[in-house]
Amino acid sequence: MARIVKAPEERRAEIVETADRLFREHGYAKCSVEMIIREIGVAKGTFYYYFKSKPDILEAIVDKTLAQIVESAKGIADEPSLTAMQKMEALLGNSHIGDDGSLEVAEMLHLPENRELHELTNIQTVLQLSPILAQIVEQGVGESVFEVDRPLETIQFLFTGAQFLTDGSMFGFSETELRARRLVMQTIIEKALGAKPGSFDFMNPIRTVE
Amino acid sequence: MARIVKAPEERRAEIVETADRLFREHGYAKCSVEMIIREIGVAKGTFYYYFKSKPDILEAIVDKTLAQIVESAKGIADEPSLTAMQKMEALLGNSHIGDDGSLEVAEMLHLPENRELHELTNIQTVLQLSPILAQIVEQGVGESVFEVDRPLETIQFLFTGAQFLTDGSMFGFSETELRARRLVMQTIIEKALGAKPGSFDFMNPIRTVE
Amino acid sequence: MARIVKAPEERRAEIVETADRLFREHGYAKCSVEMIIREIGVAKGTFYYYFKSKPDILEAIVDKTLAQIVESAKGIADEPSLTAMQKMEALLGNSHIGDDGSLEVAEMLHLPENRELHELTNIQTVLQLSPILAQIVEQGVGESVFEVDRPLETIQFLFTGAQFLTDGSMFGFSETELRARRLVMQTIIEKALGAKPGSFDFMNPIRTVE
Amino acid sequence: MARIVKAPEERRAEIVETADRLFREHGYAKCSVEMIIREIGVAKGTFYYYFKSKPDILEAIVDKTLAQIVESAKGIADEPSLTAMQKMEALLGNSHIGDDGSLEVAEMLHLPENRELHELTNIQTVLQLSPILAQIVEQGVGESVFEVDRPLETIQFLFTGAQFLTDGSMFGFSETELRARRLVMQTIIEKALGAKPGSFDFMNPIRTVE
DNA sequence: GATGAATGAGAATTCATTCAT
DNA sequence: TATGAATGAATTCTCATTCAT
Repeated sequence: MARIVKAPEERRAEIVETADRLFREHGYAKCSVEMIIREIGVAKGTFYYYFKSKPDILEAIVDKTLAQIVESAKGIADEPSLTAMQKMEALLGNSHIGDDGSLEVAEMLHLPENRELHELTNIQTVLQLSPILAQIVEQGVGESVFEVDRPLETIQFLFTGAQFLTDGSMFGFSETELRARRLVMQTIIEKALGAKPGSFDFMNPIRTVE
Repeated sequence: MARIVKAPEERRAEIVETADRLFREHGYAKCSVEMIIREIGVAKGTFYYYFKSKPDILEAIVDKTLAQIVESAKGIADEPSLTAMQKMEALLGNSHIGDDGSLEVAEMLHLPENRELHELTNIQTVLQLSPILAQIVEQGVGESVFEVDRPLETIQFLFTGAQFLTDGSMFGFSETELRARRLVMQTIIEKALGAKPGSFDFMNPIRTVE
Repeated sequence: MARIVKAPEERRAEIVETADRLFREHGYAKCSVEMIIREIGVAKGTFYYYFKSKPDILEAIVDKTLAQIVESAKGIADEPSLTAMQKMEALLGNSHIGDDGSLEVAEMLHLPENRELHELTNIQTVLQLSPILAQIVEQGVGESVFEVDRPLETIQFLFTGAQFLTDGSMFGFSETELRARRLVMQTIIEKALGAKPGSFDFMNPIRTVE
Repeated sequence: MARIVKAPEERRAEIVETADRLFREHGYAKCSVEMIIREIGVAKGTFYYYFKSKPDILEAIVDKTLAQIVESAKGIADEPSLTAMQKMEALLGNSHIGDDGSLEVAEMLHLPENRELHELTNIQTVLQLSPILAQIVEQGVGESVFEVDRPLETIQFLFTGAQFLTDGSMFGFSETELRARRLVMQTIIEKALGAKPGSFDFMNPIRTVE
C-alpha cells in the first residue's frame, strides 16, 4: 500500500484521535486495533510503533482529554478578576463563548457509549477537577454566595450524580426528559452548595430560538 | 465424568448464582464460560442448554437481582402503617433487621468490582427503584417532612450520585474518607429532599462499640 | 470442516507425534502451531484444548521421548543375569534384535535437525541416562572388564562427545567419514573406560551385505 | 537525531561487535534488530545498509570469531621451536600469557548461553580447528608423546565432548562438580591421545591462592 | 552514508459456540 | 438432560524489512 510519511506528532495525534472516536462509538473492548488502523489507512505495525499495547493508547486518550480539561479549568479558577459565580458559569455553562474547539467541562457530561474509557475518564475527571472546583466553592463561601461545610466531598458527589445525565442518555431519553433532569440537577446543586435558587440558571439557558 | 442430573430450575439457578458471583469477582469480560462451568463441575454443553449465549446469562443475573430488590422495596413502600421517614430508614438504613439473606437496597451502594454487571444493574436499579422511592417521597411531602418539586428526577440524581461511594471505594479510600463522603451524602440528600437536617442520621450510625 | 471426534488420549498422542516429527524436520521455532494442526487436519482450538502453549507441547515431547529411553535403559541395567559388557551391548549396539518400535538408546545419536528439542532432549538424556550407565560401568569395574575412576563424569563426557556424530550428520558427511568417526568413538570409549581394545566392536558391526 | 558519520569499516565492526555481544547475552532469536541498533544509537536503515538480513550478520559474527581463533591457533601450530606438548599447553591452557584481549581457544569451551550462535560457532570451530590440532598431535606422535591412530577424528570427538562442560554450566553446576568434570576431561584426553597421565595437568591448574 | 517512519505477513493465543455421543 | 471434544473466527502483538527523505 502507498506509504505516506507524516510527522511523528501528527501521526500519533491522528491515531489517538481516531481511537478516541472509535472507542466512544463502539466501546473499547469491541473496537479492535484492526478497526483503528483500517480507519486511518495505516499498517498494524504503525500502531505498535507509536503505542506499545492497546491499553497503552487508552491511557494516552485519557491523559490527553484530562489534560485539556484540567488546563482549561485551572485557567478559569486562577483568574483573579472573576467572582466565584462567574467562574462557575464559565466552567459549567453551555456558553461556548469564544469557542475555540477546546473541550468544555460541561461536555464531560455528554460523553461516551463505552465503559473503560467512560469510567476511567470520569473517575479521573472527578478526582482531578474536584479540587479546582472546591477551591472556587471556597472562594464563593468567602463571597457569601455559597454555604457548605465540605466543599470537596460535596463537589465529588455532585459530579458523580451528574453522570445520571450521561447514563440516562444511553437509554435515549427524550429532550423533554433530559431537560427535566437538567433542571433537577441545577436545583440540587444550588441546595447542596447553599446557593440562592436560580443562581445556577446558566446551566439551563432558555433557548428561544433553535 | 459422573453425570449428575438435577431438576432444571435447580441447575439453572446454580449456574446463575455461580456466574453472578464470578462476574462480580473478576468482571464479566474476564470471566469465561469455561470458568463458570469448571466452578460448578458441569459440562460446557450444559451451560448452553440453559442459556443460549453469554450475554444471555448476564441478563438473567440482572433480572434476578433486580427482581429481589424491587420486590423487597415494594413490600416496604406499600406498607400502609409506616411513615415516609420510617420507610426511608427501612430501605436505606444499614439495619438488617430480620436479615433473611436477601439483598438490601443499601447494599446496592456497596456493590461490585466490575463494569458490565455493575452498570447494567445500577442503571436498571435506578430506573426501577426510583419510582418506588419517588412514591415514598411524595408521601413524605404529604406528611410535610419533605419538600421537593420533582421527586422522581431528584431521586435519580441522588441514586447516581451515591455511586461516588462505590467508585471511590475502587480507589481504596480510607475509612475516614469514606465516612466523610457518607456524611456529605446524607447532607445533600436532606437538602435535596428538603428534609430536616439530621433526619437521615440513620445513614451514618454512630458506632460506639467496635 | 468435518468434525471427527477421537478418544482424548488418541488425539493427544496424535498431536504430540505430529509435532515431534515436524519439530525435528523444520525446527521448533520455524514450525508454527498452524503447521501442526494443518498437518493433522484439526482446528487450532483443538491444539490448545490439549496443550496450553507451544512450549508446553515441547515439554510433552521431551518427556515422552525420555520416558521411553530411560525405561528401556533401566530394564536392561537391572537385568541380574547379564554381565556389564552384555548390558553395554544391549544398550549401545545397533542390534535392534526383537525390534518392537521402541526407541533405542543408540538412536538418540541419530537425532534431529533442530535446536530447542535437540538440546533439551540431549541434555536431559545425558543427565538421566548417565547414572544408569555409570551403574553398569561400576558393575563392569567389579567384573574387571573396566577400569575407571569417575564413572559418572566419564560417561557424561562420552555422551556429549557422541554428539559429534549427530552434529556432523548435519553437514551431510559421507558414509565413509561417519564410519571413521564411529570407529574413533569406539576407541576412545574403550580407552576412557579402561576396556580391552575391541571389546566395543559391537558398535561398529561389519556389514558384509548392504 | 544527530547524524554521526563514521568510517564504513568502523561502523560495520561496531555493529558486528554489538550484535555479537547481544546474541551471546540473549540469544539470536530473542534479540531483535531493534535491540542492536538501539544499543549502538544508530538507525534501522544503517543496519540494513551494512547487512542485508539478520542471518547475514550472524554469519559475519561467526566468520570474525573463527578467523581470530584460527589465526591464533595457526600461529602457535606453525611455531617451529615448540614441542607438541608446549603447543598443546599454549592452546588449551588457561595461561593468558601476553593477553591482548583476543579470544583464546580455551575460551571456546566456556562459551555462551545461546543456541544458534553457540552451535554454529562450535561446529565451525571443530571443523576448522581440528585440522590444526590434529597436525600438532601428529607432531606429538613423531615426538613419541602421543600415540593415536586417527588424530583428526579423535580431536573432533574430544572437542565435541568438551562441550559437556559448557552444557553443564547451563545447569548451574557447582564449582566442585565443574572441577570433577574438568579432571575427567583431562584423563580422557590423555587416554585418547595416548599421552602420559598428568601430561595435561596444565588444564587443571592447582589454585593455591584465591 | 544515514535516518526512522511505515509496512505487513505471520505468530501465538482465546473463547464463545456447536455437535456427535 | 448432559457431556466434553472440536471448531474457527477474531485478537493482540512482533519484527524483519523497505523506502521516502
